[in-house]
Amino acid sequence: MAEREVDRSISQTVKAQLALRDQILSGALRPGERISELQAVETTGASRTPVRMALVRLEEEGLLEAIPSGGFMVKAFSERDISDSIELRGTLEGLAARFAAERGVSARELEPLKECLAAIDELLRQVPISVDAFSSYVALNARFHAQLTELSRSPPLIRQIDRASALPFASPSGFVMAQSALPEAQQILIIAQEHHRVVIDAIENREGARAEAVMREHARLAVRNLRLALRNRTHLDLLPALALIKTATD
Amino acid sequence: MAEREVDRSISQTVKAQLALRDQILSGALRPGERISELQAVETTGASRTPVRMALVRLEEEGLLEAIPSGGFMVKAFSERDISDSIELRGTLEGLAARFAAERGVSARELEPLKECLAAIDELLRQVPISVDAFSSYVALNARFHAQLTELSRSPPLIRQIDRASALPFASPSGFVMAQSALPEAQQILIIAQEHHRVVIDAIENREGARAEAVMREHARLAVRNLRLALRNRTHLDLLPALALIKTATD
DNA sequence: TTCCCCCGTTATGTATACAATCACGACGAT
DNA sequence: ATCGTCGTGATTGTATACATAACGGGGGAA
Repeated sequence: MAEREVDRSISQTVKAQLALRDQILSGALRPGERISELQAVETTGASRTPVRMALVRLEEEGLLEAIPSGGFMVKAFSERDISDSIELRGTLEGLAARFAAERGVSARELEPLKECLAAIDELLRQVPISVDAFSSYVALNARFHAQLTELSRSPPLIRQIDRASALPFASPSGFVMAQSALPEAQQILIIAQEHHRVVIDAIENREGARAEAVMREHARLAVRNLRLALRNRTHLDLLPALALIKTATD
Repeated sequence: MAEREVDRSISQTVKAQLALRDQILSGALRPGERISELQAVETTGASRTPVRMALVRLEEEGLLEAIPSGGFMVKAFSERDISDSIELRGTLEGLAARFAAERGVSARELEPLKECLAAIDELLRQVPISVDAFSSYVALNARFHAQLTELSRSPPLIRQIDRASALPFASPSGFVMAQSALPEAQQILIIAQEHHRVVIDAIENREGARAEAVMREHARLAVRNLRLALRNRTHLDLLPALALIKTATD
């Protein structure tokens, strides 16, 4: 094993973690499948120690599950798990929005949020929206949510929201992609954008309850849309995170 | 190093994790202090590999923080962090209560909750409550909250609540101990018990909104009490988790 | 005296060797 | 023929050796 290629630009642990996460989310590793350390060593190029650290981190992240007799397997999720995760995230974001409103934020802090808002408005002007525009939307939407979370100025809450989003299907990109598969996509995105607008307004006017309520409604919309999208399974291959849903036939 | 004492009854990784957590929560390791792997190896009796795995787990758990240049340090929390964590937990438990109410639970599932309730009632009959009774209360209260969480039947939510409780000051034992230091302790516990009673009633009658509201109020009560307790710092040594609060003078 | 650079020490990151446990399969007995 | 048991192989858990990067101290020069 003399000619092991060692990439010294980043830590081996991080490299292994990213590589394994990719394999899981891309579906190369199926839900319920046991992950062999040796195999992971070969595919990631790191040695066993960093691979093990990466496995532990991915377990804490919620993508893997420890097997009692030893080792790890890819976690499998039900549709209910997914919709619960979205609602959970919405609840936490609602709390973040309330904190932001109650504690007050300066106009300067709201600036980046408003920029996101305007950029999304621009995208939504296209009818029908293109696939490329969807990618931009996904990125902008994620930025909006991340910045909103930051406004709470509460490190424990921010941390928790990050973890809730680690379940990838609960992330904005997850359900937005699902939405993109629907004919009603355009209408849905417009409603979501309205939510974004309202939450900013509520924070500006220090209306904590209203800010919280709209974020929860935002999540409920996403849940409804996910259900709809799961019903017309036609375009679900757009959603890589769905590799994690356990299928009945497997 | 021939005579290393190896305890084969439990995994070395778990042993190291428990030992380190103890050291952190007991204050043997101060907030902000860097944790030396070698030192941890000596105090825990495990070798470096399991110690490192334990450190990674404790980082994900939120007790440690990675240092950019390498290694880990004990995380330090502000009082605001603590009260936010309590409110965060209350919000999640509110969601759990709502799920339980909306999805319906059988009378049989509510049985253990009611047993807890009755046992706590019994304890509160003592006036004033003894120190021993407080320990029992802490345990019973923790059981009540854990069982309530389970009723949601939502694995992602249960997982998230567990993680929110991992911040130990957010755990019931944390603030209950803080409450115990106050003269108003008895009155506070009686109010908290009333909340417990109401949430069960709301779940039984499938009133999701009411179940959620009472759990959030429950958390707000805890936050108020924590603030009160922090003001009269006299008995705060009862609260080991407060070892994690960063002090101004350090 | 003070600042900077170089070197040594120390601690972390990584790789691998060793040990113990678990799973699977074959063989034998009932 | 089927069930139980023993053995072998593979895989994980643990320990340690090696490499590399950070920190601190000491010495020299301005």
